[in-house]
Amino acid sequence: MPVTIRDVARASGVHISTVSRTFSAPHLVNPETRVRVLACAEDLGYRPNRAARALITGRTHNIGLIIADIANPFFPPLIKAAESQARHRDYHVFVADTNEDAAAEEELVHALAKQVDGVLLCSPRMSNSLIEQLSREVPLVVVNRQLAGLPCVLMDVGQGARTAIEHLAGLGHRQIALLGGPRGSWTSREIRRAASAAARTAGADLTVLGPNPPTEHGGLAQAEQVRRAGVSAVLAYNDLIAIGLLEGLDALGVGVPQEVSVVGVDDITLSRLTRPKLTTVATPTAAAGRTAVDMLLQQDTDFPRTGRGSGAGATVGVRRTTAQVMLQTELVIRDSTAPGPYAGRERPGAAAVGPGPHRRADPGNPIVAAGDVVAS
Amino acid sequence: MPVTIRDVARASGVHISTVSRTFSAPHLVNPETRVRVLACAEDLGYRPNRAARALITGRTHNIGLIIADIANPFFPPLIKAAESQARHRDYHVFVADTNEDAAAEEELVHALAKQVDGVLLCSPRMSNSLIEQLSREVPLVVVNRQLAGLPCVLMDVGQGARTAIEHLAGLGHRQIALLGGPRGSWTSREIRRAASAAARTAGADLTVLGPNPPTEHGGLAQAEQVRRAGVSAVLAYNDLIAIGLLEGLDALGVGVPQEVSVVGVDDITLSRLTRPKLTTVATPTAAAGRTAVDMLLQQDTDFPRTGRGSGAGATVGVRRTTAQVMLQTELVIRDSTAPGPYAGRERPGAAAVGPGPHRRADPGNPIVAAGDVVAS
DNA sequence: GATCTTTGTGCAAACCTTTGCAGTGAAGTA
DNA sequence: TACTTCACTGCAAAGGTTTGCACAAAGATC
Repeated sequence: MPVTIRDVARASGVHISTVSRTFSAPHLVNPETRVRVLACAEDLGYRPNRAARALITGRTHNIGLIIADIANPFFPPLIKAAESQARHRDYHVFVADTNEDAAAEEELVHALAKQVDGVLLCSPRMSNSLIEQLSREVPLVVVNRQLAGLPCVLMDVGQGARTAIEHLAGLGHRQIALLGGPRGSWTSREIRRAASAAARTAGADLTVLGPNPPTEHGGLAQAEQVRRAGVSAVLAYNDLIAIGLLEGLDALGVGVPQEVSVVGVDDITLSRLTRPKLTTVATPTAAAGRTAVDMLLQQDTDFPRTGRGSGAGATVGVRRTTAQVMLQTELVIRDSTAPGPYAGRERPGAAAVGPGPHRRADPGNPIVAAGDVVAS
Repeated sequence: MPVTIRDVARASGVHISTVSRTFSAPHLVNPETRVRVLACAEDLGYRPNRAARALITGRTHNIGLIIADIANPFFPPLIKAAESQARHRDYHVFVADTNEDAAAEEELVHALAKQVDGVLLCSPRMSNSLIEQLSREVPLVVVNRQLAGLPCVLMDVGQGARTAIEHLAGLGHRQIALLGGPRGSWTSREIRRAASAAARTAGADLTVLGPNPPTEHGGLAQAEQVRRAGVSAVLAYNDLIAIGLLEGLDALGVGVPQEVSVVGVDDITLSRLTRPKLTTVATPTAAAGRTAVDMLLQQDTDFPRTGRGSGAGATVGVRRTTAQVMLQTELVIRDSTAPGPYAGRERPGAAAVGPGPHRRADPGNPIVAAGDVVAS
């Protein structure tokens, strides 16, 4: 029942190889023949069988997208952008959800390896060494994690955290809490590192609470701790935690931003819809998805997996692109931050407050991703 | 470099067919041989090549999931559940986003057809006839759309809308607006139909505003209209519209729920996080994803696409399952609804208000999906 | 002890496509 | 005219797996 290259060949009176070439190398076939073949193919509703093609070429034209938690609102924009970008390049995308489980990640990479030309690993929880090992099995691009020797797409949350802390310090907050993210998260470590440094510089104290699951519950559960810590401002690992905290503080009768200022990270859609609207560090998730796909596909054309026709002069050994891309973040100031106890007073060693390059008042729009790529 | 069945055969001293059987029909091979082969396979890190397998069996063990908009928070839980269910059954999932575009839907079904064993069409915007036509090309299960002769997974939004209207009428609202959804949406028609009927029964007036895009902007843009319509309550096509409306009304200085009550549909996570928390009709999206995958796979085992070994007595013609499943919805009452102008007064022909079977006060948890399947 | 089952394994074709090589005829060159 | 070049097309092998059939050895039946 399914129509194959053979049917088209018969219908148009040529050999199957000519039909094949009509699709995979049109310049090799006589224009007249080509139009005839194409007409027949159209007529019969022929679509090339990608499995058969994959079998011989070694390239599936599929990529895998491994996500910690699809339901986490941080990821859908990334998935959407990646899928769209892949499709533009005639690739299809397998999406798999690991439920934040490292073992599932490994299993999925294995399962997908034979079926895809490459895998995007988003916010992986695996160990570095395991990731490196897996990268020998299938081309990998890692998002939100830095690994030497592997192509990575990173968002500069360090810069974001620094800007956020400066923002808070500038508002007169000196006791600040950081609600950390899950164990094993590169982003979390990065935020912590940058926030500590920035706090030190600004002459503020930073209390770290966590690790926390990257969900509203994570933030909700810490509300009590935050109150007890006696801080006037909080930076959260992500918006979900921040929003959970908003909830929790509200339940405790703690006013935001009057008594406590809260800053999130990610700028998920939701953060514009809470009351108060959340001040947050916007991460360019869509751009990350696009960039990651581009890097994966680029790598694939640079160093194709050996099909039958891979040239004799091909480089042996593990040659591969290891470009790392760092995407800029931006602080989006909304309504969850306000002047703190030391507002107006001189701070030890701190410069005057002013809108820095990465600080922006909320224009009410998603951030524009164009031009925010910085190769490192 | 990639290890094949042939390598395993050589290593374990058997013919490749025996290795093949070890994986695809273990009962046909001697237990001793089997363990030896499995050991070798494990050693060498053998993974069957699914493309090759697909080529001969005709089954890819992949399914396609076509989604109107991945970034719409209604869908991620569905995607997640579908992917998880599929994986349990050893299937992988292609996810594709159509941007609410009917033409893209069609193109995607075609593109995926040869590569999957079936496609889940979620909230399609295509015409019924086109869907039917496509279903002859590849097994289809449709979510959120009713088509005679095709397997469908539906959520009983009609029931939900009715309950919502009764809830509002019971609170003393007689002037109610309905913010409709996008053109071509089965759900939207269903809600409208049921809401109209319920309003009539309850002696309330229903003003329909729309169609609207299913986003917050859709709701935001209608805030002015809602105020002008002079209604005291609004039922929105979905939570995003409802939340946009909340925003818009707030900006206009209209108090929710004091002046206007608002009810949404879907119970997306977000709806628990707005201020006021949104009263909404919870739809079992995760259950829908699971069920749809089950139906697709069931259909596939019942009427397999002809591989080589499909029996001689196979039924010819378009035999297929056409079961339609209707999943229950529930009204979750939160803080965006309050007594209206006619509260306490007798309503024409209305029964006393009481918690009906599908009405529930918010326990603060995601709804439990078990047991809510009702075959029709 | 001869025949019939049963169990386990090997053989080879088939799935659909790509691609190196060879062959054809026509056009261009000497 | 004889030779080379060129554009196009056909041939057949290859890719990794499944599976109907044949075959062998062991066990069961009489």
